[in-house]
Amino acid sequence: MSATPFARDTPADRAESCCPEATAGEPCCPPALMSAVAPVDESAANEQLARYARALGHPARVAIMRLLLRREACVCGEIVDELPLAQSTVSQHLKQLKDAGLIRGAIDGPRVCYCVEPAAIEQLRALIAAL
Amino acid sequence: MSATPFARDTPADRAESCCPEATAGEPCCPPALMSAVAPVDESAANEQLARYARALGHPARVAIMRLLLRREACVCGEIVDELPLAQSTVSQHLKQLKDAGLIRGAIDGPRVCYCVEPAAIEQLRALIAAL
DNA sequence: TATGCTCATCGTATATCGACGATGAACGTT
DNA sequence: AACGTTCATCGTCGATATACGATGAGCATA
Repeated sequence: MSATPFARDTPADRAESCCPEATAGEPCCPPALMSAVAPVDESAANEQLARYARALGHPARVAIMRLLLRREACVCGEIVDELPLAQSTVSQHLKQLKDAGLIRGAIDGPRVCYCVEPAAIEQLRALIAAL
Repeated sequence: MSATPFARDTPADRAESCCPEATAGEPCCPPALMSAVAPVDESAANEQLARYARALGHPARVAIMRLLLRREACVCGEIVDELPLAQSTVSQHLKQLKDAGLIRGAIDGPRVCYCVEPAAIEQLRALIAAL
């Protein structure tokens, strides 16, 4: 019970304006505060790559990543509209992507905007390339 | 019962000499007979990428892929020796990699030599790059 | 304050994964 | 023919994934 139930997100990560359709040329999310540290030994690299790969191991999550990377969708509701899945299911997929560090969520009023974590994508590409 | 139980592999894919340590500069496996067709629409691409990613979604399978790509191991027994897992477990991981199309197995007498499917790796890199 | 919208979590059911030991098929050798 | 080696599959167990509806928290607005 230490974890507060029904908390929509950690109260720290908030954003006053996230992904307004008008500013569709600039990055939606702030510069990313140091994430996706490069693994040192091979075992750590294996686990990191496996973590990313596992997060991408479902077509719906790949589709979500595509939507976010193209910035065709950002708010959770938009993603739900694009996928033939229930809202709760999409929310769980988003949680898995977030847990893997591939995306980040920012609360914007009643909505939640999701953005890709550019450093994570970069690291994923590097891990695949270095295979 | 249509599927024959206890068949070690399809009797078609055999190799008279696979990965002898002497020829450690040439490719172990034949030219690969047309595999990893590029997906046409995005949905197919999502499923293909998810299939590859799911196969890489476990550290042991990433480690196996590394061993095979570096050609530090090829025969199943060698892979088992390199990993802290039981032989049956490694065999299942190999099966998953094979089902995903990332590797290929060639029977060499009592042993089985596994090799990466270069086209699949190429396609995986392309799918990740095109994300 | 009261209402509606948005989204995370709960609870549930089914399916798959991950691990192991045990078993047996295929092959080479004795 | 008999034996030993190598490896895939079976059977099992606990853990995790996937999907959904239901519920409620957080926020904006009426």
